[in-house]
Amino acid sequence: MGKDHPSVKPMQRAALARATGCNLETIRYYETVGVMPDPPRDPNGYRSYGEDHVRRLRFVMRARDLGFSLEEIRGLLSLVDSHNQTCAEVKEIATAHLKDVQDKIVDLQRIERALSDTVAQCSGTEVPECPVLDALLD
Amino acid sequence: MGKDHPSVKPMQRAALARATGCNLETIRYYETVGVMPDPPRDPNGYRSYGEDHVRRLRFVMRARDLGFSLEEIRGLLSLVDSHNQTCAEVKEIATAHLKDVQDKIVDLQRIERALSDTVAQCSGTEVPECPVLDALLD
DNA sequence: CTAAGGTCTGTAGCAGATACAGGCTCAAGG
DNA sequence: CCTTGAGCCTGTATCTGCTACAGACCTTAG
Repeated sequence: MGKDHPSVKPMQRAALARATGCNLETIRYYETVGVMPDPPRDPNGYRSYGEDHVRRLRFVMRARDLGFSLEEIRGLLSLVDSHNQTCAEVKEIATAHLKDVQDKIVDLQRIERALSDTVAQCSGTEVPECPVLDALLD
Repeated sequence: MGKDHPSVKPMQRAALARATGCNLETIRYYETVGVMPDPPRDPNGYRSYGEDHVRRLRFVMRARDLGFSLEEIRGLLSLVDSHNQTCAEVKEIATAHLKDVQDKIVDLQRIERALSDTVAQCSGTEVPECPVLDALLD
């Protein structure tokens, strides 16, 4: 007993990586691009993380899973950090991102149709004529 | 009359860019990454393109529009250039790419659902509570 | 004491462009 | 003839989102 209360057990970078499933090097990268804070250092210079860092990194990773850019994540985090964010502000970012995702889906579906239509015409045999190349070559 | 027959009217880089809609710098980039050939040069060192280059660049651009990577495009082009490609070989590349596209669509649809479900719960008002952040924060 | 492992920093690499700096060359106008 | 501006040349930097590696520390176990 007698631990400082900011966090239960401080951990090093590898421990944070294990706790979150994040790549070790990515943690340092997130620090340099400003989505993770510069953590306190042990006397030897080693980074010392606590539970708050675990939560922060999980936030970032979930947002990345949802396809938010690091830029968008910085925006979300600055709202969170300011402690006076409103639902409206967050919704604006999320809605804009949702539209990007929907646009990408439409693009890919267009590609998917074009590609599957073309591939469907392929004989798949040893002949040199190929509908895919025909489509690309004019 | 009296032009050389390899191409009707040789053009410079900007003319090729205009003819295809490709960005000027991208043409040089495609040269360095090997999807466009090193073109013949005028005595002053200027690149000199013909109709075959227009066709080649259009091929590359259409393939990019369909989401083929430059690596895949190099594969397709080497088949075209070898003049003994078979429909089966081309179909293999295109089918693999089609699967990538379909996988990406599934991923994005999963993201789209998660995101739109969450955003739908937002009040969008001046309150600090936001379902988007709740979802990201645990 | 030594060896193995962790951590530190800076830096290079990937895709796929895009842009810009600094130097040539070329064509037209005065 | 000379200047001016446009176009071309090359190499290099930038962007996003990581990932990885080299070389130098530090720490811990045997």
